[in-house]
Amino acid sequence: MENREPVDLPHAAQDVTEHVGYRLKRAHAALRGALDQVLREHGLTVPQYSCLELLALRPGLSNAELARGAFVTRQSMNVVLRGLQDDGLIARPATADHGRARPAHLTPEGQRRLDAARSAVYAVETRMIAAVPSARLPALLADLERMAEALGG
Amino acid sequence: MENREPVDLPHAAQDVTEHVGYRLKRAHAALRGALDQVLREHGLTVPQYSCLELLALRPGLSNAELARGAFVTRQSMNVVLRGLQDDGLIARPATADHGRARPAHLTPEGQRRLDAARSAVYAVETRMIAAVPSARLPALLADLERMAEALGG
DNA sequence: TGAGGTATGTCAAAATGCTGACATGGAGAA
DNA sequence: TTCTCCATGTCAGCATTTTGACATACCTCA
Repeated sequence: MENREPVDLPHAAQDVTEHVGYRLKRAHAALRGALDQVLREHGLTVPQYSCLELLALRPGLSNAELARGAFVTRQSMNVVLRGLQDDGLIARPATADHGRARPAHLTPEGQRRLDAARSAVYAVETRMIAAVPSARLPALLADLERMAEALGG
Repeated sequence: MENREPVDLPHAAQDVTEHVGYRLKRAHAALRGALDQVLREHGLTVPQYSCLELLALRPGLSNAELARGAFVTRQSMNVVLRGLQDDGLIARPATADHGRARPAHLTPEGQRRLDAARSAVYAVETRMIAAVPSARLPALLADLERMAEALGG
């Protein structure tokens, strides 16, 4: 009952392991595992690191904005933020001056921890990048972006 | 304190959102969300579907083998298997004839559910693939594979 | 025969994430 | 102004997943 149209499945996958989805899942799992491992030495989890990195890029982000940036729910990010705040890595005003959103900022200690962890994370990224021909990297980045967009990510 | 070596970071990322890791995470999150949505209509979760697909490809896989194939722990896959078994979608012998591993198989009902869900999943995959130039697809698959391997996935 | 190593299945506990729900604050239309 | 709509922060409950641990079964080697 399959309509074999070369337009739909031009890659002619033999089985599931050759599907883009499976490969994507596999690569993501490998990355997640590698990051978990190196970040543990810095006392950070992947969501925590993501949060710090986002705040370094754009200080003052709210909980909801951070959640969208890290691809988790507001509730999950809220837990992460509480943890980071308890550890003194980020700071949020006790009261919001405009809406309900309270802008978060890295503390000096948070910046130090991020800097330390960053080198470890970048080493993983470098290891990953080294596996693909450097000429293809820009296309790879573009394709990942397009796929995410096509699925409403 | 950064050593700028073009060999290490040849893509000259401006910020985190241009890193391969971030894009990978984003694409994976988008895929996961899309799959969650379409699979819910078939009464399946993503891990459950993954498990069924693996069993269709290679019947008789054990719990531990399925766990490795789906990139989760044995414990997690065990929960998934129990659920599928309770729903009558898979069957496992009550006792192992060789080691401790009990080979799992799809039931006719499991095969039907898989067939039904597959079309929905493939539609998502097609939507994702359509976003990337078809000439680049083989390279994309290869690069994802290489990256996963490089990180010990 | 027995010891050591490896792989598996399973239990218990904790961490993590999500869904549902509700109250608050702000912007815009009636 | 008042009403409506939307985004945000937060609480509670539930589901999922992981970590840690242990017992069992097989294999290999002495």
